[in-house]
Amino acid sequence: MTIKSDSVTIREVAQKAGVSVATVSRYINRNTPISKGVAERLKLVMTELQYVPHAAARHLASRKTRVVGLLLNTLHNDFFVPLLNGIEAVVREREYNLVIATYLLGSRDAPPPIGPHNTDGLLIFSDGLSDDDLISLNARNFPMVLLHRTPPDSLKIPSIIVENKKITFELIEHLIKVHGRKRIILLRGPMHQEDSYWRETGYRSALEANGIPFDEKLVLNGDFERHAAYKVLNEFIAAENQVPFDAIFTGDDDAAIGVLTALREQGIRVPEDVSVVGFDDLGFSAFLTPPLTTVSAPTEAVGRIAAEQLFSLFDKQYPEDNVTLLPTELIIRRSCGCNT
Amino acid sequence: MTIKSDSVTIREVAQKAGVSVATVSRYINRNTPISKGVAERLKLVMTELQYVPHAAARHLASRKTRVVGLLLNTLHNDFFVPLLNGIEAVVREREYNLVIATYLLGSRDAPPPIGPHNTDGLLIFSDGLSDDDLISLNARNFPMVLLHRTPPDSLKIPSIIVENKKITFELIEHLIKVHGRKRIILLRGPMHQEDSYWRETGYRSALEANGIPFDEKLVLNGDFERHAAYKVLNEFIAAENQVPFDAIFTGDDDAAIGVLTALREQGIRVPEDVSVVGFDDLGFSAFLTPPLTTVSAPTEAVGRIAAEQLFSLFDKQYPEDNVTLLPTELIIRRSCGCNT
DNA sequence: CCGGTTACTGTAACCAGTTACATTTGGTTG
DNA sequence: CAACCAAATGTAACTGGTTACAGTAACCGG
Repeated sequence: MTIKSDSVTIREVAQKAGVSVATVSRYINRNTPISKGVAERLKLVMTELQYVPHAAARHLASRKTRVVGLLLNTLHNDFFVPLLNGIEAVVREREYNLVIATYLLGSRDAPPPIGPHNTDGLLIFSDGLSDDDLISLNARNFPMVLLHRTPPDSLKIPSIIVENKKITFELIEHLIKVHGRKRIILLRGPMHQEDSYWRETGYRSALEANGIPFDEKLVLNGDFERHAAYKVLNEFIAAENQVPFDAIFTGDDDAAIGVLTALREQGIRVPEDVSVVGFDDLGFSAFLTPPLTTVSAPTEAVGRIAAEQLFSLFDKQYPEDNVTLLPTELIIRRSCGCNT
Repeated sequence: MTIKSDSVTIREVAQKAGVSVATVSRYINRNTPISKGVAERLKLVMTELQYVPHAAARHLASRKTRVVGLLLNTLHNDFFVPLLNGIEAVVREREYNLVIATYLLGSRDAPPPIGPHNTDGLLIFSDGLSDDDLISLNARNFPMVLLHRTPPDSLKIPSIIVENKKITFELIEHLIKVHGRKRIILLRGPMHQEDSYWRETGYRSALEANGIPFDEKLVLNGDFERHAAYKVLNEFIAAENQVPFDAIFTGDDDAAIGVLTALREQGIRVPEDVSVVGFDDLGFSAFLTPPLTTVSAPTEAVGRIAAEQLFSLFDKQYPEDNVTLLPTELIIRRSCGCNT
């Protein structure tokens, strides 16, 4: 067994091994040389007593929590599986713990559930923290890394993002040039989310480059989430007396599921009647009906690199580049109309 | 701003407000009446100083961490999204924090990353903890709830499971009776995993009930995971000179993705040549190519109920039923051969 | 007007570690 | 062999809260 009995303290270990608590502490933390004999004795005593250091006491005394926090808006999206995997692998390797919290802008009465008081650093995938929050945390040298978000001007917070605009441009242009689509719905992601913003920008510039006027009516809020996408598309279709679109950029692959559901229920064929394209290339996307044309994003790498950069900050090593931009790639499958 | 400045302690708050630290503590914890004037003054001072209690100090003194731990083997599975959602919703509502850790049986040198030393209770979705570990923790009255796993004999650890055997029986019998399948591959889940065990049991009894001999050669290790499933099925097909099966029960829906990939690459048609059925009914399963016949499992409810029961344990309220069995339901789609 | 509550507040011990500083020991050097 | 140094270890202050216990003031019924 490896699980401590509640009451075993460092003092009991010290007494039983015939050394001082300081020596035990040093042995645990391996930060000062310990004579070999003592080390062996301690090892024995500790397993015998099933001693496990009390985390809170260590945190209090050392001023380090050995915990990294991941702040999210929501985790209603399969997108988070690869992200979490990337983060968790690094955190575990460092023998840290990972706390996950969701936090929404607007619940300003309560302080964020994670922060300097209970973590050593934060991975922030959330627009829940305002720029002011970031500035304040940054001013106190609190280590943070932003995911899918760039820091406010002048702040040197490392940031991991993926290429959105250019690839979305290509994606939309593919719909226009290859499939002759002209009435392309955009399912926008969450407000103030940067991926959402740049994808919209890419969408607009592709329309413009191809002489298609931008139509506000074709922009819906899909929220990067299957249920929201399903709902908003259904409502849109119900409000029109015919189907005034020939393609849908769903914003992300999770929303694509909602879109495909809605279209199927309406008897609208994909890709014959309507082309559908997504973003992220989640694990299932190649196997949707029809296989989804999308953009592959290195989500696991985003998680991994973000966590690694956070640990670099713990060691006071700052990354040379403030913003890490990871490449994305067009994945053509059938839902756009190709490969039929 | 809601984020504390590093150095602000309860003593500073107390001094500035002209009261003792005990009063401040009582105000924070709202466990003793405080006169109205003092309370208002404290509120003001605390926001002014941006005071946030130091978590470790509270934990140390109060012997409570306000953290629940979730122990997993891995999170390489979209299955964890609804599970996490269920758990996180409850944990947040209680204003606790959620720590996620992966832990594998076999890495016995190190103590588990989460346990009594840094959490108030554990949600265990893992065969990483041995029965001995459970017994030891239970002996110390450490609150735990098991997910998809029943407690060792005689232990009263609450446990949330889903119905596997009966529904798998129905699923396999559907393949046999409706689609005339006889050579049905079973992709087993992880060893010692209970879902895996009961699904196999249901599989075997369905074969037996229909007079089909059990063939060990048709049982592969898919590990409830798309990559493992992909690999093992490819190897199996490569090793045979023809395709000696007419159906595959993939074990779970995540593995089904790997299976569909492998079959497609081999040019084997689903469901014409081979029926494929899964388990869990994940969000994407209705939209695979072809739509996946599967079993819907209330995964989010599992997470929610488990978390709720854990909190009941904190209040020393034991659930009447040791084991909560949640119902599952057959979801017939196209991958088995129906609805074509 | 007095004893007994009730409501609120203060003092100080305590939680279980870490670490600055002091001390001991053994080895090395001139 | 004295002087010095490095390695290993001990002492005790310190981290920032909680809470048992004690104390005070206001109120209440008789």
